[in-house]
Amino acid sequence: MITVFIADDHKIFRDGIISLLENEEDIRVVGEAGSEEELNTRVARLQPDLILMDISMGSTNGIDATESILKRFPKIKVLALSMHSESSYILKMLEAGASGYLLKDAGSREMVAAIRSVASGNTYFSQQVSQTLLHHLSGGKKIKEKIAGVPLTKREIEVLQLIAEEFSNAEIAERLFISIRTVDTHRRNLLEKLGVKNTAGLVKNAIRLGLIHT
Amino acid sequence: MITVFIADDHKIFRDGIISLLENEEDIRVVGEAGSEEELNTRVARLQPDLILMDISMGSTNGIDATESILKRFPKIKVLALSMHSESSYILKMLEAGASGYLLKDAGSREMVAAIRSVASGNTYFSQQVSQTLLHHLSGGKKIKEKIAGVPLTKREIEVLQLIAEEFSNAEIAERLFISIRTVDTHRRNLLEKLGVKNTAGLVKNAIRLGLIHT
DNA sequence: TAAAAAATACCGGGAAATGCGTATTTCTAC
DNA sequence: GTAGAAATACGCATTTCCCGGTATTTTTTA
Repeated sequence: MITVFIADDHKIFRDGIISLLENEEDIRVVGEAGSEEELNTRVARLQPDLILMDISMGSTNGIDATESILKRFPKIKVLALSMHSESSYILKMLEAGASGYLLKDAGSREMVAAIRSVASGNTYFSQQVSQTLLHHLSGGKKIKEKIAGVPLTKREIEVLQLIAEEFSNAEIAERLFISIRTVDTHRRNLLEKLGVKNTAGLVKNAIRLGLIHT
Repeated sequence: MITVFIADDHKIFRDGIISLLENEEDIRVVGEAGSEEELNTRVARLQPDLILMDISMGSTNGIDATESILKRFPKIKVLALSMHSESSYILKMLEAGASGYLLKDAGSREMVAAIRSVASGNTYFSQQVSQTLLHHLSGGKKIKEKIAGVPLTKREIEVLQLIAEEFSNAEIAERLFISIRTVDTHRRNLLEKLGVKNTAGLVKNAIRLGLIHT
């Protein structure tokens, strides 16, 4: 019997998952949480086999929550559940110790299969996630995010993230140990590649790409 | 028998709702859609009593989809489903013709009650949504969004939205028929009230407030 | 190994944003 | 009717961003 705990800030979603898993004889939902506070107190008490963890739990970051939980309960498995298929989200979640990453595009059958796989000690990734990972793992290739067919370079992504974190060009130059003029150039390339007019457009794309959260 | 159609881009979510509604004798899920294309073609064929409409369907805007559907099938009821409780989302959805607005915070019982209410010709709003509406409807009061305890004025919100839409101060001034200096001032006030350093911070808040979508 | 891509960096200039301050008029709520 | 909030607007200055162009070096790829 696999004991499952559901962490997601939307009660409708949790209720739906609970209802779905009621049909599975080898899976039992032992608890749920809509906030990190509930997550921490209830998981400590319930010690589930597996946590189904939404990575964007309202104001709480599922990535940090995962790291925190696994530090205290290393035997618990975490299966990430997300709408985000961008590699930055995936990698962060894996670094935090998650054993799987499931996209919300997946159907209930796939979710059940993922739960069983992860609970039995394997990893599980949605197909799209697997492809992203394979591409990343094959020889340590650079992450390249494709936007409108034009890839962003690793450095451009770094600059984009810092712009979205409200750093000025001068501050970015200092942090990356490069010239302001170089930051200028990256910034310009970003504007062109992303087809946006200014910083506002850049920030929107940074959020879309999962580089920062709102 | 109430025939229900589910529009949400996350299959796990749809599966969950379907599973939940299987327990209701007077409600039958006749279809589902993960995209606007599917929504349009299947709703035309199935003619459900009610559509449970997620207002952020990936790249599709549930608000526009609602308006479009109701223009063609005015008898169908739309119950909006959203994580967003900000008044801008609510009002837009109502203007599009939705008969109800349910937050994803709601549990399954409330969802079922909402479906029955809307299907029988009433409106239904989550409690938080009701309060927002009451406040707005009571004598045409201005919308004030509270951030960190300091409310933004109506004009500030307008300016914030246009900033996030990549307009320059000059362009905003032209659109709002005011001086650039005035835009300056609003912009300055926004920076201070929101406690952010620059445009990047403003855009993040615009997204948080639901003024724009990523 | 050669070519392509990426990273780095500069020139010059103007537009736009930020930041310090000020003020008056209009609107709203009591 | 009055006080306070909101909207409007200005002075001035500095900093930052955007944009036209250029180039070399380093790294990656085929």
